[in-house]
Amino acid sequence: MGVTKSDLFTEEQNSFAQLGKVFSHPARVAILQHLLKSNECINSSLVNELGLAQATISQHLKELKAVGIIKGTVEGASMNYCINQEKWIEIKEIFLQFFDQHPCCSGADCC
Amino acid sequence: MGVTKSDLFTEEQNSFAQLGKVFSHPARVAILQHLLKSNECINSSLVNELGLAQATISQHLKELKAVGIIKGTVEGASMNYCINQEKWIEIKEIFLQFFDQHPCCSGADCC
DNA sequence: AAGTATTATCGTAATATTGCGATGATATAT
DNA sequence: ATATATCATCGCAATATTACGATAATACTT
Repeated sequence: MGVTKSDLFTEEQNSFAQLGKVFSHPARVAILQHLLKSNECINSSLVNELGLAQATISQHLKELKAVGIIKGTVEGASMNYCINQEKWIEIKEIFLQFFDQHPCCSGADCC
Repeated sequence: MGVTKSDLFTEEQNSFAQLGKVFSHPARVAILQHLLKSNECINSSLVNELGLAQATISQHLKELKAVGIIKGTVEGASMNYCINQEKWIEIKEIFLQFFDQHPCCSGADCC
C-alpha cells in the first residue's frame, strides 16, 4: 500500500522517523554537508556542486526547510540557505537520546 | 523517476543515507525501541505489540538485519531478535561525527 | 505421522519518493 | 521597459516503499 500507518505509533516515534527521513537520502546529506563546509552559507550554487537539476535541489531544500534544519533568506534574486544551528543541535540531542536509550542485555550478551 | 542517483554522491554520503533510512520509518523505530526496552531480546512478539501484519514486521526486521543494527538467532520455531550492540554504538558514532562536522558560520549568525 | 506455531518469502496493490522539464514569479542589469 | 538570472512550483514519469494475504519452510507437540 505504501501508506505508513502512523496511528499505530507514538507521536515520538513518528516525529523521530520524520527526522530520520532528512538523513535518508544522499542528496539531502550532500546538501547539508555543503552548507556546513562552505562557511559562507552560500546560496544554491548547490545546483552546480551537486549534479542534480535545479528543480530537484529546490525540492530537497524545501523538505529540509520544512523540518527546520536549514533556513533561507532572500539575497536579491538568489536565496541564501544555511544550517539552522539551534535546530541542528536540537536534532543532534534527539538522536543522542535515542541512541542512549537503556540498552537491552546490558553487559551480558543475550543472542 | 524515483531513482536515487547514487553515482552523484560520495560513498560516505550514500552509506550514511542508508543508515538514515533505518530511522526513517516509525515501525522500524518502534521495533528498535521495543528491542531496547524488553531486555530479554524477545522474539517477534513484536507482531502482537505493534499492530502490523506478521509479513510487514518480518520485512522491517529483514532491513534492520541487513544494516546489521539487529541480529537474530533461532530459538526453536521462533526467532530471537535483539540489538547488535557493537553496531549500535558504531552507528551512534557515525551520527555523532556527522552532527559534529565543523559548523558553518561558527559564532557569527550569518543568515 | 499429523497438527500447530512461528517465521520468511512471494506476489500484488496502493501510495510515496525521486527527478526533471516547463512555467511562473521576482530581482537585478542594461 | 526589456532582458537575464535565480528560484519555487506544477505536472508528469519512473522507481521505491509500505502493507498484507497466501504460501512455503521449519520446529515442536501429541
